[in-house]
Parts: sequence; C-alpha cells; structure tokens
Amino acid sequence: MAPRKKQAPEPTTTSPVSMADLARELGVSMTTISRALSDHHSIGPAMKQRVLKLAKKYNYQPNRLASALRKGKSQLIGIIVPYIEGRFFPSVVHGIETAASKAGYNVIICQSNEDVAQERRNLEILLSAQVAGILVSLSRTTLDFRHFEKVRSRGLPLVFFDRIVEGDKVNAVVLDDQEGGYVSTRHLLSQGCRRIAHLAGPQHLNIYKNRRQGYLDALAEAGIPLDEALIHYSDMNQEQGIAAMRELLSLPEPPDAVFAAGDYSALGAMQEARRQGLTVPDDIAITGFSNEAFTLIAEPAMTSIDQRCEEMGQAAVRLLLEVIDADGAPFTPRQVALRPELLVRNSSLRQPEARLPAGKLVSSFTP
Amino acid sequence: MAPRKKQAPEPTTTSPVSMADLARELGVSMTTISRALSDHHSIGPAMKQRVLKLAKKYNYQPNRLASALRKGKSQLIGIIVPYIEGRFFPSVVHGIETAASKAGYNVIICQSNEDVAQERRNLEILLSAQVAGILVSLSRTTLDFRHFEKVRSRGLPLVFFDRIVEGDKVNAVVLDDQEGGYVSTRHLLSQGCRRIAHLAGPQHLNIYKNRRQGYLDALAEAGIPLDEALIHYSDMNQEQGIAAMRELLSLPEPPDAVFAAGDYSALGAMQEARRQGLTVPDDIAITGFSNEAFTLIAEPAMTSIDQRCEEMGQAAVRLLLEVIDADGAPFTPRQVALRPELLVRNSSLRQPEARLPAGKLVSSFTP
DNA sequence: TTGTACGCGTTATCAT
DNA sequence: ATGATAACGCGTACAA
Repeated sequence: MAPRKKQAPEPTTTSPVSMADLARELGVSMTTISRALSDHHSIGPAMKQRVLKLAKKYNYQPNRLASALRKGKSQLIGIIVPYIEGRFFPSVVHGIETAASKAGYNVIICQSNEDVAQERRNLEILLSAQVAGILVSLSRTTLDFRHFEKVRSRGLPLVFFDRIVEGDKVNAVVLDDQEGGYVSTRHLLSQGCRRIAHLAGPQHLNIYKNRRQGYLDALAEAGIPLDEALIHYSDMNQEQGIAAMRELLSLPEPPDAVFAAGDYSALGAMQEARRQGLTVPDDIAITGFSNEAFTLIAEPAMTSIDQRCEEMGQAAVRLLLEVIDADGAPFTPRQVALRPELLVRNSSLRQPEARLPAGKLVSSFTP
Repeated sequence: MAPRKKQAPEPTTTSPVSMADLARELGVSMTTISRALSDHHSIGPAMKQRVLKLAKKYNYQPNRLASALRKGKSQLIGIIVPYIEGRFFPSVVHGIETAASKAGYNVIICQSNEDVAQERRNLEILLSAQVAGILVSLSRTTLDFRHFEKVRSRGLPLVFFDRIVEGDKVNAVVLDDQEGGYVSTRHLLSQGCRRIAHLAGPQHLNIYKNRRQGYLDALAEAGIPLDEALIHYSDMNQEQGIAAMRELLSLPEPPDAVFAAGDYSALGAMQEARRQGLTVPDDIAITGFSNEAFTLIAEPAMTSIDQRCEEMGQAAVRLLLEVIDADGAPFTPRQVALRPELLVRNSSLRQPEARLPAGKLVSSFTP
C-alpha cells in the first residue's frame, strides 16, 4: 500500500489534499477541478471561483510528479557541471537557477567531478528523472561524446555551456574565449611588451584552445613570430603557475609579459616573479583570466577577463527554453558567444600614471 | 494523449523502453520484470538474468517519476539557500550534492535571494515535487517560521543548516559560531590587544548573534568591560567595513584590534585602516570570519575562521538521511555543531618573528 | 459547460 | 516463483 493513510490518519502528520478530495467536497468531477486549476477555457467563472477558493482553503498543492508522469515532461531542468566551487560555476548556476525559476522551472544539479564516468551516470539519472532539458559543461576527462547521443535520440533538449562539444551540430553558449585571449594579448602589446609568454591549459578543452588561439592571433597581427618556448602547458593551478614562471624566467631570453589562461596560474606566476625580485608590471606584466574575487585583492591588482558568468547561465536557459518550446519541431542548433570584458588593473599597466590607487572594492556582493 | 508515440514512431527520436516493453518481449508479466530489477527475493536466478540482460540490451531506464508517484517519495532532496555565491554556500552545496548522490539521491536547488516570500514559494514547490527531504538555510528576512510548520505537518524530513531556527525542536547543523567568536577574540587578547572592536551582523541571524556572544564571552573571561561603542552593526559587506573602521578610528579611544564577523567587512576595515596610515597588525590587528579565498591574498594575509563548508553539507545530509530512514518513526531532533578552525595569519600577529612569509598558496583548488 | 473513462510507468497486494 | 490487478494523482479525448 502507498504510504498515504486515509482510513487511519495519524495525529501528527497530514496527508496532502488531492484533486479527488476537492472534487468530492464540491460534488463535481475531477475534470472540472483540473480545468479550473489549469485555467482551461471551458470552465464557468462561477465554478472556477468555487474551486480556487476551496483549493486555497485546503492549501491544495498539485502533485508535480503525477502531472509530469501524465504529460511525459517534468518542470525540471538538469544541470551537469564539473563541480560547484570557485567563482565560475557557482555564478553560472546562480544565473541558471534564477532564469529557470523565473520561467517556472526548477533545477536539479549534478557534479561530474571532472570524471566522464560520473558524467555518464548523471546523464542517465537526469533522463530517468524525465527532466525537460539538460544543461552541460563538460568534464575535463570527456574526450568522446557518444553518451550525449542518447539524449539526442530521446529528443531531449540539450545545451552545452562553457566547456562544449565543438561544432555547429549542438546548442552551445560560451564566452568568446578567443576574443578574450586576443584582447588580453593586444593589451599587453599596447603596453610595449614584446616577449609575451602564455600559460595555457589542456588543449582538448575548447576554452583553453581558444584562449591560446586568440593569443596567437594577436601576436601574428603584430608581426611577432611565435616562440613555442614561451608557451607553457599545464592544468592551470597556482602551483603550476609558480613552476611555469620559474621555467620562463630561466630562459635565455625571459619574457616581459605573461598572459595566463587562468587567474590561479597567473597568481602563482606573479608570486614567483616577485619572489625572484622582479617588479610587476614594470619588469614583467601579467594578466589572468576569469576575474576571480582575489584578482582585485592581489598585490598588484590583477588584470583579468570577466567571463559573464551570470549572463552565461541566463543565455543557456534562454536557449534551452527555446528548444523546449519548439517541442520536437526541427530546431537548428545555435551557438551563442558572449563578449568577454577585459578588466585592466595594475598588474599589466606599464605607465605608472595610468595606475589606480590600491584598495578598490572587491565587489558590492554582500555575503 | 501523452507525447509518446508508439504507433507512429518518428525516425529521429526514440521513446524510452518501459517495463511493459520488456515484459512483452520476454513473454512474462510486468511483476516479474519489476522483481528482477529491484532484486526482490522471490525471483528465479535464471529469470533474473534474462531480464537484466534484456534490460541492458534495450538500455532500460526506470522512470523515476512513476516510481516516486507510486511510492509517494522521490529520490530527490530539496535545498533552499539564500543564494549561490561567495565561498560558503557553493561549498556547502558541493558537500551536499556529493553526499546525497553517494546515497542515491539527487538534489534540487532553490534560491530565496534573502527573501522570505521566495523562501515560502520554494518550500511549496519542493513539497509539490514530493522531495524526500528538505535542507534549508534561512533567508536574512525570515523572521517568522510558520511556513515550516507545513513541512512538519506533512511529516517531511527537514534539516536546517548554518542559518537555522533556534531551539531544540528542529534538526540543525551549524558551525559553532560562538566558539568561533570566542577563539578569535581570545587570539586577539593573546596578542596583547585590549580594546577589541567587533563588526557585528544582523542579530536576528543566529550566526551573527553567536559570533558576537563568543566575543562577549572572551572579553568577560579576560575581565575586560564591554564598551558598546566598540561594536558596530551592519550587513557586513566591504563598504560597511570601510565605514565601520572610519567610525571606530574617530573614537576618542580607538581600538587596537577588530574582530569582524565576516571577511568582507574585515577586508574593508583593513583597507580603511591602511588608507589612514595605520599598520596592520602593529597598530591595529584584524581578524575575519569565513576563510574566503581572498584572505590568503590580502596584504597582510588575513586571520580568519574556517567554516567547514563541505563538512557542514555532509553532516546535514547525514542527519537528513537519518530522519528519512526513520520513516515517520518518532525522531528526536538533533543539533550538530561543527568545530570552527582559527587560521592565524599575519593580519593579527603582533610578534613579527611569528609571521609567515607572504605569498603562500591560496589553495590546491584547480579551477 | 461538465462528466466519464482511460492511461502515464511503476509497485504493492493478493492469489496461484 | 510467477501472474493478475489495482492504485498513486493528474490530464485529456470523447461523450453528454
């Protein structure tokens, strides 16, 4: 038997009231109740009021499970992210949840922990939860994408964000990382830097590949030949930034600037440079990527790229809702690229007179 | 009609296979399928294998909606947090999701945006989604708690974390904030500070009330009379930290230390102190609360309290699962207090020889 | 405008 | 060990 107890109600707990209960009380059919509640057109205004009033009185809550089962679609959106840490993903999730709930959807969230296997499991779970659509940012270890075929074959709306499957066959929202790499590097060039190093991330991830490409574009445009020795590949954490800077500074011709594809590695690099007695930005200018909270606190404040985290979440939801609302009708996949914003701070400003006084506000965020 | 199409299958999309499909194919009843899949005892091992094999072949996914509807409980846990930003809540959510998925639950997340009305709406939504239990951290504007009575009356497991309803009638997991305030203040006293100011948050929130109480306890213990002029109340953001420090420094007898109940306000305070030419910690020692990422980057690195975010998420899930597994049996509410960890850094170390070199690692976190 | 009846996919109960 | 059947709560085609 189901756990609900009608004949033997317990004193402490109350069972939720169903449409059938309302129907019985009003002496009408469930259909009428259903219509009144869902604002159907063929329902008398008088009856509608009676139903709504009773529903309010009993604090009727529709059972979304039953509704979803009947309709074959829930009001849930599934998210798969590598993790919920740092600045980026929480902010995107924030944006997603805000936009989704505004549209009447709720959000069920899964972490892949950068593990394809878990990403696959999460996908299965979301499928079996009958979500209305799925938003995914790929795990670092996702190199083959067959598991997403199952989603496609179910006809389930799917939108990638940030870490995406490349190509025009999928819906995707990204920051224009190439543009980000490009403007960062252009900025360093404008400061008079000529030997610009690059701390690059794993190249199978679109974000790092594109940031590097933007860097290359800017160098090419400036007529500066590429020196592969100036590009250092790593997983982009702080330790690796330190190691990278150590290597770069031991080159016969050390760089006069570093464009790091991530703030943490930029921070490590900056710390190592200063530890070796160099002045940032005079001896070596540094820029990061992501606009982590600490970039404003760093000494000197670190130039970085804002990733429009919340906008990305909003845009992803908007796109997903479009696909959902198309309801199976042929939908041409779309790729959205958000414009990055270069935030110039002291770590890359060669002209002292242009620099800002230290101690600016981190943000207006109230924790 | 439901959107599933069996008689007119579309070429591009495949409908999920149900237990009925498997039953038909094997020429057995759905009951048998159900038993095989749910590892029931009365099922022949041979039959069980046949079913499992077929299920694998067709990649059968149970419809969790249907299962939940039948059983009256889903495998979903609802979370309500004020927002998903900063360091604390994302980390707790991270801990919650990790622990929950390990136990076979998924997590649906809602933000109240510090708004009671939205908190109430979220609660209704989670109820109507038939979640198995709810985890809540109260909004800042939640002063009356009647909406949680509905949850209790439904017999739905409920656990508060961090921002809780006080008392022994509820399940709750918190950091021992009072202890945090106490050890912070004791530490400042041990550094020789005697006029210790306190940047306090809204006192209707247990966390801020308790941090303040710990501060008072430590002062009383040290025989230092309370000076209300040294306690500054605000919403604890950076601007307010700046304003607070400005006020404090204009006192006839300015403080020689500040215990801030939040890192952001501590940061503002520190910046303002330095702007006015004071040296931290020599002229004024400062400690914060939360161990935000930037505390290690700040100049000087900021002493703070680690809030055990992930442990809190884990503990909340553990407690919630206990209540869920009690399955309606009388469960005596429990309150869990996590031990805070004081992280002593240069912003409060009066003896120069004890200080650490600058440029320590932020964390081993790889973004 | 309102009611009847069935089905969504799963599981619990009862019978065999 | 297996099967038949009803029920969870809601939505809709169809009849009235």
